[in-house]
Amino acid sequence: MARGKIEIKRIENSTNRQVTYSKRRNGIFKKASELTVLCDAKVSIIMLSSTGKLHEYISPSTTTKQVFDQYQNTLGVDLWSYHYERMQENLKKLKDVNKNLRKEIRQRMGEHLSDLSVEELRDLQQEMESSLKMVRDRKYQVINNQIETYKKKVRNVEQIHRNLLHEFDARDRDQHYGLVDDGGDYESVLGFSNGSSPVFALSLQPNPPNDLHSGVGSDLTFTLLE
Amino acid sequence: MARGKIEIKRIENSTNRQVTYSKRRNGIFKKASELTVLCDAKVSIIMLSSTGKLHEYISPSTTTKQVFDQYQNTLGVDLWSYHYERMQENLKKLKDVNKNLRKEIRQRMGEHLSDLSVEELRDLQQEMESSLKMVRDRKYQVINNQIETYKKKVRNVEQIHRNLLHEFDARDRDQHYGLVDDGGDYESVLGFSNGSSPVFALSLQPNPPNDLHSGVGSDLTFTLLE
DNA sequence: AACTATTTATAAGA
DNA sequence: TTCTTATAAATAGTT
Repeated sequence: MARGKIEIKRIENSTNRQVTYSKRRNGIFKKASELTVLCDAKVSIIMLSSTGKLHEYISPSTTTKQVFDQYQNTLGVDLWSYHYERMQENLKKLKDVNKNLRKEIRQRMGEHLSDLSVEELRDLQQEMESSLKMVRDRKYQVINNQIETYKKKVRNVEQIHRNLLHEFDARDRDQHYGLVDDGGDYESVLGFSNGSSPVFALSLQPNPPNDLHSGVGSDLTFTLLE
Repeated sequence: MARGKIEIKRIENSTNRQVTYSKRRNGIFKKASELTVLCDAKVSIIMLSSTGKLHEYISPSTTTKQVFDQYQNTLGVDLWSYHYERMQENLKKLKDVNKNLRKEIRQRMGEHLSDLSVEELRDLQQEMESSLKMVRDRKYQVINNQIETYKKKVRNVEQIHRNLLHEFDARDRDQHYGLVDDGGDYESVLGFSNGSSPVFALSLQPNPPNDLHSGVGSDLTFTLLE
């Protein structure tokens, strides 16, 4: 448009293209700002250059989001309906799954049985009996594991106790020769962190110390005390 | 920019403003299309006039949505984050709920029991026993209902049978006086839609007709035949 | 980035 | 709205 007319087609020289892009971009933005003022309009321009750069013009009285919301309202389109619909579908599927899970669990909790036939009830009952057996078996397995662990600990303590009695007898005999100790060694042999427990109270206590008993329920206690 | 310079400020005359808007809008759109071709760029222009009308330019090689997605990616903003985030939250909640439901249901099916303590196993077992009892009770209730219904039907058929025998005897006596019937009345009295069943085969059949037996499982059959 | 010859856009009028 | 046209503004090619 100066120093010679140009054809409107892609400028092959990259540098020229860049320069022209920059000049004309400014020209358009200037025109847009003039239009904004002269005509009390709102203009949003987004430009993406061939080099991937982004330039934007937006009228001072508004924001890009506002213009875009207006655009969507006016044209009655929702440009994010793709995202939106996919998420909606996802939600619906999850809700269905949720509903079915709730139904199944309710039936397994003995509710909502009224629409089940005798065959379905019989199948459900059999499944639940087999599941119940698994739970019961697992419970006994856990209990047995804990009993075994406990027995080992008891045997261990009994062994320590015998050793102590043995040592005590030995010291008792030594005492006749004038040897006396402050008792600190007893605790270290037992390995108790609670140094205040009298060593020989162990065999007299009706209940084992707490740390040996943790994780075992009251129904187990009776078994353990036999 | 012709016939006199103008000041860049709002055009107070409404008609002039409209005309100028129209002219300059076309000018800008033309410039935009030239830029698109010359510089291989992508341009999106949205204009909102003071009268609320919307005009749009978009480079032929793209769409408004594409430009806008690019805009959001480049600037790192998400202008629909409001919708989006609310849906994301919703999805997450549902997924969590589903996860918990699945876990619970698996435990009730005798799986994934390894991280339950003895107390939890005991509670689960008790719950399942009570639920199982409800299922069992419900099953027997349904069975009993069906037995009652069946017994009523049987009593009904027996009554009809007795009536027929009675009537038959009466007719048998009548026959000595020359009265004969084609037997069609028997079927209508019984109310069977299947007219091919011989009326007197009823009391001899080991199994009841199918329509009286539907919905009752094989474990019920034995009870019914007692 | 600045210059400027020339093209293009457009304000005002019809 | 569109056409016309004098003139302002934009800008292609050059420095």
